[in-house]
Amino acid sequence: MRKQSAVTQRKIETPSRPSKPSDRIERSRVDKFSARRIELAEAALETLAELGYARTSLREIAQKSEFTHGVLHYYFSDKVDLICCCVRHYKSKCVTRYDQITSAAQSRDELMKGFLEKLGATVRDEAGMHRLWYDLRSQSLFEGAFRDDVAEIDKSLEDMVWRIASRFASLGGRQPVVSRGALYALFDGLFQRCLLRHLSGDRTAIADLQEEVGRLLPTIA
Amino acid sequence: MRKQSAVTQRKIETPSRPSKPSDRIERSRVDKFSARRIELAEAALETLAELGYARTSLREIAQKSEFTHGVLHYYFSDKVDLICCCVRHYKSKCVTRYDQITSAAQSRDELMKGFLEKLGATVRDEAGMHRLWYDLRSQSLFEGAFRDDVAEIDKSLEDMVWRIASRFASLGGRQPVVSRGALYALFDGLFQRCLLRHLSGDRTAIADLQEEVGRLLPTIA
DNA sequence: AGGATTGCTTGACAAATGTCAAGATTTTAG
DNA sequence: CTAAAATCTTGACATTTGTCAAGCAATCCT
Repeated sequence: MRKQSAVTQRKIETPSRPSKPSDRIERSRVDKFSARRIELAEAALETLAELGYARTSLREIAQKSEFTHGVLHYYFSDKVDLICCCVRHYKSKCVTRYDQITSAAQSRDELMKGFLEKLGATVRDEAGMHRLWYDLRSQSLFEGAFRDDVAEIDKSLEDMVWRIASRFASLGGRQPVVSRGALYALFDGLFQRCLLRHLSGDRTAIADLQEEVGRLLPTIA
Repeated sequence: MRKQSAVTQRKIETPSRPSKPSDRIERSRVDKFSARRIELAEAALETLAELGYARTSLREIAQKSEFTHGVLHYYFSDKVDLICCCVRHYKSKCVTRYDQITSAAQSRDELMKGFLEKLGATVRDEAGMHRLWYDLRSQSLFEGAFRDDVAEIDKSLEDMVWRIASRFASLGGRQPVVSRGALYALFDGLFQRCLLRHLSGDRTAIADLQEEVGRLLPTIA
């Protein structure tokens, strides 16, 4: 009979601190385990970005990875566990996207230019991932299991937007004139709309977004 | 053998003008047909609002209606057709929500008060329908079949928000200081965030939204 | 090297799903 | 009233889905 306890428990809890002074063997095993979890989560993200939550099955995910479908239940307790892992992993790749531009820019114009460029590139090159984000956020309205992670990501994104705007403001010796929440709502709404138009084949969607943001940001920050 | 042609064709095309001077018999038959379509679409909307797009099956929908699952294929060519019908029907119930308040109000205060009240009531009483809207809008990022209808609804909502804001502005002898698109993005983003918080059990979500809007609207319009 | 642990594959299972056709039932028309 | 048309039910179908267990393969440990 297969030994279940150790593995199964690892599946359920998020791999946290090994902490015991005993050895780094356990540690490296845990690392390997969670490394593969992430690898599988990445394959899952790819599939989700392509098909959306509703149409993504475990077998499709496995096919995008180099493994077979059974392995998913070795690394994840169930589908929700997997998706949660995806959501968490997605976050880390996403919230620092504009940080370099923000901290490097030395003038309002420079920041604006870099931001708009990156913004456009994001829509163009990562439309799949972003439609997935909106999909998963909507799922969290129904599936409580996703809510905490989604709320945390939302918060991180809000912070990200705030960093950009307050940097932009401070480069002009000012402060943003709206709240963090309102600012994020505004940008998120504009971005979402642009994404929909872009995916619908609207070639001017990105330029329109850039123009709108270019007009809006100076009046706000 | 069952006669297919007439019925099947009616299924596919949206019931439009009977127009022929021949009789209103055909007309009343078409009306009856599309009336039942709407009846079924309403049952579907109820189910969708409860479970979300990903978890809603035709059999569940039928169970919420007074019919059995087979009937859905009598009135709809397939699942996508049904959902599209739902989306279209949803629209008509949704975009005039604030019109009475908007046109009745005689002062900025009155409009603001009525709007905030209705806004709160919408989140409180119709959270299910609205999470469905966000779900379906996200689906349209993947499923092209929904895109046109979703875009149209989005436009209608933008108009709705614009009507409110420009009325509010004109009651103060002004004009809104942001574009229609930005205004809608802002409100949509705030609403969406509020909805998520509200459904997560956050008791202050609605009040916070009302406060934020109460602060924001006068600076914009 | 050899036994044990871990990692992965294979195949199976029951449940659920979209779809459809045959027929029962109801409504309509002449 | 009766035949035909419209409406609805029932049961079936082929897939797909999440889940899991048994076993093969690779790795580790002593």
